[in-house]
Amino acid sequence: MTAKHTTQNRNVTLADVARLAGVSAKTVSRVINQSDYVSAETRAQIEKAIEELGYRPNRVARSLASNRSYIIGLSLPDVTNPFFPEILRGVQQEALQRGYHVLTYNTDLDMEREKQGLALLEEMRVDGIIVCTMRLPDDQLRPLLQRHRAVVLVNRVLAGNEAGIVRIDYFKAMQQIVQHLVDGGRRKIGYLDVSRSVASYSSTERFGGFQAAMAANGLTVNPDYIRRCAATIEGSSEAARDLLTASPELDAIICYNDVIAGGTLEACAALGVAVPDKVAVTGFDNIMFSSVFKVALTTAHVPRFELGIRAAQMLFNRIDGDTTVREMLLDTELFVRQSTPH
Amino acid sequence: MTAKHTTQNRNVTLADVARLAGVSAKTVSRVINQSDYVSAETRAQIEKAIEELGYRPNRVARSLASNRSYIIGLSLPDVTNPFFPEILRGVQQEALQRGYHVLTYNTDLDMEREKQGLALLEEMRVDGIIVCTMRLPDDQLRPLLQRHRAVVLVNRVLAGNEAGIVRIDYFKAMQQIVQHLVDGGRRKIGYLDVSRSVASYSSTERFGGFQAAMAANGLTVNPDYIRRCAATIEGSSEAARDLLTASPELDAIICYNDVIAGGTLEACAALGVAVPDKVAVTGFDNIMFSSVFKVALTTAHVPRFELGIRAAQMLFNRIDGDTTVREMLLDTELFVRQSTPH
DNA sequence: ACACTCTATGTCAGCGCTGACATATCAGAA
DNA sequence: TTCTGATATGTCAGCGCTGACATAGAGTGT
Repeated sequence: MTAKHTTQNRNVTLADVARLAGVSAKTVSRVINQSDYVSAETRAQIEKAIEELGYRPNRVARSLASNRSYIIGLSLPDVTNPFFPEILRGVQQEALQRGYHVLTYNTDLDMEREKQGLALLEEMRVDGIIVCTMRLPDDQLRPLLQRHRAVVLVNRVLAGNEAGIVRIDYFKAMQQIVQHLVDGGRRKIGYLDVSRSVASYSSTERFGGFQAAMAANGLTVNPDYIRRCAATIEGSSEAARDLLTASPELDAIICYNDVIAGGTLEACAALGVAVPDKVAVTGFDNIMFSSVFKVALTTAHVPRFELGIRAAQMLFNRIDGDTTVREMLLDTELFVRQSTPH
Repeated sequence: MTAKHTTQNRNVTLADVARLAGVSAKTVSRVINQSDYVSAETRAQIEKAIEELGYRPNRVARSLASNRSYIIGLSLPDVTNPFFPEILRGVQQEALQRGYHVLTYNTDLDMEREKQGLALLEEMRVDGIIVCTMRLPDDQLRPLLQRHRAVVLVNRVLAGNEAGIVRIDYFKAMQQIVQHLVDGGRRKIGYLDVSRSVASYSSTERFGGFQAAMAANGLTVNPDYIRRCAATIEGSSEAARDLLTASPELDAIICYNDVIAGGTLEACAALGVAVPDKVAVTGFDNIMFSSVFKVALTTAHVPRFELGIRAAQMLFNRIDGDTTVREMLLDTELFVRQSTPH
């Protein structure tokens, strides 16, 4: 018969278990940590007592005493953006395999919240953090990171070796997109960028790749062909409408990401602009829905799940004191669908 | 000149601050907790010391000593599903306003992980949890919840008052959808459900509403018109293809959610089935992308952000010992777009 | 028989903080 | 003047656990 542990087992402690099992607290500790030698009988005894009392170790106390939490923090800018949840899944898979748990903090694209999040994670004394944070400038980010035991940055560069870095080669990916469009005969290429208060790695790299590839093909980047908008369907739809109305001669629009491309496709549909016959549209990221947009979207697939796994691996190395690997660069893959000529 | 706190301030403690400020540790504690009386001078003194040493309170110790963490846990089944991140945002907004932080645990639709998550949150002694958990059966869920100080369940019912409940009236929403289709002249209505190992609140309510509305309109639910699939674009696309091939006479397909509707629209496009002329398609949830699907989707808008806010409010009431409100029911709104006749 | 190692368990301080309680000063009320 | 209550600060145990260290029996090799 299992004991009935209804309400009042909140305060069952190691000592209670020890008392019931007739051993010292330390021995119980050994059992729950599976460290050190414990005889089979004693272990059984203790496990019985744990079960009977409905005991659950107190991580808070454990963490305080041992200075180890076996929890890593993950700071995400915007869970609402389908880009990030996949990263979380990768991180989590790797973490669970190593006996760690992942706690996620959502900063909602707010600089203050980013700071708060890093501070909270520090105050919680997590063993390490993975940060996907674009807003905070270097000089504000660095001191916050230094206070952590181990840090990995995702898609962001930072001089020095305080943090490991895992990033995607956005520059090359965007070059590929441009090349694909040029190969398809497009010349008047617009660019729908994300609005940015602070330049982020993603936006600068992607735009940089665009510029470089245009130049390499002898094409000029017409400032009139460039617009910025919020990374939402509504925002991008409006911006695309604007752009297409102002410059009806455009034969391609490159979008910063798939969400913006979604809005752009919607604008094209509303204006009766044929995609890709009149205007080609490209996205970036390859989110789950990009294949079921109005027109199936050509986009750069970003290996987000793997990104998460790599980031976690790097973090665990750093937690274990191995900081030899500073940086890791992952490649994208161009997914050609119906929104571009091929 | 601000002090340079580079590497070794990890171990700055209350006592260090107290020493530097020439006061007792308790007084410093009073300052950082903003509780009790502290004279303006002393406070200034202490704040200076805190700044100088780069002190940051240790939540772990705080939590252990006070038995309060000012952190609430949020258990989500699948952050990858655009349904959930919005809930998180609502919860977080409410929590931050009250000086709490939110830590998210993703269970990846896995029962074991759900248990692990609830256990972790318990071991961390969070002040309360909000659970969006469908897999765990009542008898397994209940004992896990009882161990928590305060619990709110989202879109799940559970007898008793151990947990507050915030849910959406899915039943009614689905009735509205059916009625809308029937009013539009559709009679041969299929249903693409999510596969379910265990019946969840969402799937039973939605399907129940479907059945009820069909009956109310004197229509029979043809078992051949019902399919189940994974809630992914690929899975639903395949299932829809199957369904449409097997039963070409269908004039409407109701989908469990927007993701499945996305796959269905894709299948229709691939098979050359006109939407909505030949077949009407409906979704559920109104995720961000449902308006830019192949055909703009008619769907039931679920107020997810508000759901998060309400759940958090209820949780804080319960944390404060007020469990009078047991349940809260929110309504949806039908968004009619191009995928149905109107 | 002796030294040594492996196994098994216990003792105790202390991680960094706060709660309960004590103490002290000072302004205004009685 | 004495009492009262608000203000301001300190003392100290202890939250639940683990790390460092101690202890002791049993097996092993010589």
